[in-house]
Amino acid sequence: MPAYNPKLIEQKWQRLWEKSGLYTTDIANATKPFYNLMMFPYPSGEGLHVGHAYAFSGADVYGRFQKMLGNEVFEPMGFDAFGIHSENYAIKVGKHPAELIEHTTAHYEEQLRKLGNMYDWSHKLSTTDPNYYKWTQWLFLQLYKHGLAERKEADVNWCPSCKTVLADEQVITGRCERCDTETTRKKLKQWFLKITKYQERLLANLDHIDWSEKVKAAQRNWIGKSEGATIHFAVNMPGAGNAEAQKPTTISVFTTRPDTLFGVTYLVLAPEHPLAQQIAQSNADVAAYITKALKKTEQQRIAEVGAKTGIDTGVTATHPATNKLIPIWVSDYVLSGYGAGAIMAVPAHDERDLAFAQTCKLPVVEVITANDTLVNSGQFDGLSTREAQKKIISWLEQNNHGTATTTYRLRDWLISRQRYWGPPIPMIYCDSCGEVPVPKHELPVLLPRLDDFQPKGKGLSPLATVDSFVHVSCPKCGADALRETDVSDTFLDSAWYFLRYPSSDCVDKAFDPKITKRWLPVHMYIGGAEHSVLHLLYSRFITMALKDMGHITFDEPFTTFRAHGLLIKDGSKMSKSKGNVVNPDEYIDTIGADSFRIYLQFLGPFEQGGDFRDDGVQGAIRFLNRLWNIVHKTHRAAKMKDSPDVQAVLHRAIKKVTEDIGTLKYNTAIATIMGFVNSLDADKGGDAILSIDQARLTVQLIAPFAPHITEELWALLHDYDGRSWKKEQSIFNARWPQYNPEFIVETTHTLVVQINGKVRDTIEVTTGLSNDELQKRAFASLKIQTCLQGKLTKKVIVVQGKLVNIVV
RNA sequence: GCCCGGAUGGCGGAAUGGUUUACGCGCAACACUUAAAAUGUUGUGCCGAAAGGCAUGAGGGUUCGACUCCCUCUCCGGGCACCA
Repeated sequence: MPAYNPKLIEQKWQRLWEKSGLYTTDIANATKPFYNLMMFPYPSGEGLHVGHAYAFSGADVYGRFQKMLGNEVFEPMGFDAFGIHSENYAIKVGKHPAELIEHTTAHYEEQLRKLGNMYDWSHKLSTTDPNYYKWTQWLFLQLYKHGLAERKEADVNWCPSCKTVLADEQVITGRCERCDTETTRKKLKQWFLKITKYQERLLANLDHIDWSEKVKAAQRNWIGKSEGATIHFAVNMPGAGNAEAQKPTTISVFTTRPDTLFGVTYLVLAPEHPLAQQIAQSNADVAAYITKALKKTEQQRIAEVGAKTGIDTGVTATHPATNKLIPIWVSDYVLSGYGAGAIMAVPAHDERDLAFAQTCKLPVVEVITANDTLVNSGQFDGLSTREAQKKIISWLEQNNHGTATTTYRLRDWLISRQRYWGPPIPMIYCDSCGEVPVPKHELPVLLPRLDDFQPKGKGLSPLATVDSFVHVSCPKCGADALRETDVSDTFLDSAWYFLRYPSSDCVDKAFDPKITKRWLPVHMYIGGAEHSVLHLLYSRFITMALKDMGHITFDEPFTTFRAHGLLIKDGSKMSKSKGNVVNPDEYIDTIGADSFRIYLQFLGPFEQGGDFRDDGVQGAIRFLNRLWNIVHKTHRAAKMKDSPDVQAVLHRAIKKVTEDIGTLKYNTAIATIMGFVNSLDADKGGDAILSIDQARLTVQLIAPFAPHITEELWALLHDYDGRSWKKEQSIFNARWPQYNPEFIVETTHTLVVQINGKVRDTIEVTTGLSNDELQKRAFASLKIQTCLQGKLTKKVIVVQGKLVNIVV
């Protein structure tokens, strides 16, 4: 028997698979298409790490399983190679990103190939390829044409280190997602994609898509729907004689608790609020406060939680229900970007309002709700909170004091980046024609090769320094015009890539309608939960927009999405900054991809992740060696008749493994096969060894996890010749094992006998005995009789096939 | 503060309300070996000499019976966060 040599076998089969085109999908004609997608990586200079290997091989297990079930599986791979991450790395190592990308993607591809995943490399794509980003630009223009892209001046997040603006989703508690630098606010004219137009649909669809629950929760959270009311308060502006001030003025506030209306003690305006600004013109103290507040960074504001500052404007408003005068304050604990930028403060029911009232020594109003019943609320006393909310809203509406209102936390997606490494936004500005889209036939707007590509700061992309790029003639009137010099966010590149893979050869369209109809939406998508509110939300938005524009017929891109877990090492998540990243290459080189894949997927449930420990890989190696030996022994013995003792265990394993792979419980699937293989080892008398057919079934069960060794053993069990091997002979083209229900019927089982719920004895009984018979057997047990001595039996519980519980 | 996960042997982890600890790692003994590695066999929750008792983060509850269901709490991981 040859010794198991993973390196040799893996090279052999990777070569034969490629030569035979086993994983090349018939995109145009597939009748049972299954699109198995995993999030494409951005190729960092450090190369693929163990986290990638874990996620990708886990996704590949699922793809191979689907293929073995008879589906035509399309499993593509590509590179998200545009973006700040790639550009920052290029700056760090002092190379041009274009050159670097060539090198890093080649390295990634090599590493990915060694893992043995069933990628169809003929559909590889890179977001940096002009043939790709031409269509990213086209997508932007489509959005523009349909009013979903808009250039507007706004207060935006600015990262001083990356020298670019960022989307809200890319700012994590006031810091840049990429470099952790504190972000600042900047007023700039930028391009936004109107994702907020889709907020209700993005939220509603979550109820019927099959996605990991935690990702759906994160998206709901991020969209942040709040139902409540807008309430108008009449303002009593001082300064008679001033024509401006004598106009009736109102402040509108948003609240989710209209039932606390009678607890309002004061109003607070955000420093940015127009009325605050207006008051500041005649009140120097207010002006000073606002100036100071607006200078604060996000971080400073967050640091001040609890120690709130503010200023009384001296102006009052009239309470719509009680007609009492209430003071108006300005404070930066009220955010301008949410709701109405002004609030009604109810210290009795809101911690923040209470903190502010205490700091600023405002009189606090008594309780409004006691035991879910309204008090001190005039005509609304005695109502429950829920009833009161409804009744107060209708009262407000009848008296023109307010309306029912729904607000969302979601903001529009800012996609302009003042950086180099991205697709130029295809717009031209002309003095007489205004914003002019680049005509489709002029796409792509090529990213010029710049030797000095470093960000310049000051809110302009490095492209602004290239005269030949900037100066163009207007496509409409021919006059001198200027190009947009910002590039688009890398998340726009990845918001539609799943549409491109099957159509990657398509030259005249972003995606071919026929192909798209056949292959999309994606059947299974696997990736990290860290993209919950970035990539995964953006992709859903773009898909909805494309549907509404008539380009596709579905509005959700991924039918099923599963978030894989994280690998933990030395107690924390693997990351570059923690210095606990493991390179998969050394493992694959020493123990082989198959052992490594088995080890990774055996660590824990795929959706939970696991603890990566070096010493654990031994188990996987031993297991595959055992399998190798048993199959070779079987092949030599060439037994054609199935061993009956093995049949029941084998078929139970088939049932369990099939269920477990389908639900991504890879760890228990592997454990089941290990248990089966161990049971064979135990009786090595020779007689009990598997038949050829049984060995084939065994090998098939492991194939999704360890593709190379199983392909080799499959060929051995069929006496295929490596030189004339054809893809039709592959184990992955063979039908997945079916269990025979007759074989797994149990003839005997263990009957557990309990007294007061505690196990006192176990008895082997034939299956199917009557309750009376089971009870009789239980009482016949010597152990039970001993335990029961002198005790009165009160009750006996019999559970068929399981136990007898005697209550005394 | 809010929202999602978790908490089970020395460790990673298994368990349709019914034998807690599958499978793996580690460890121990034995076999093979001149020896080691590798491999194989057996054992391995804790206390106890044994009979037996006690164990699934803590405390209650439902139940003949709870890791599993309900309530209260603690701790750990992740996400959101002055969002009114």
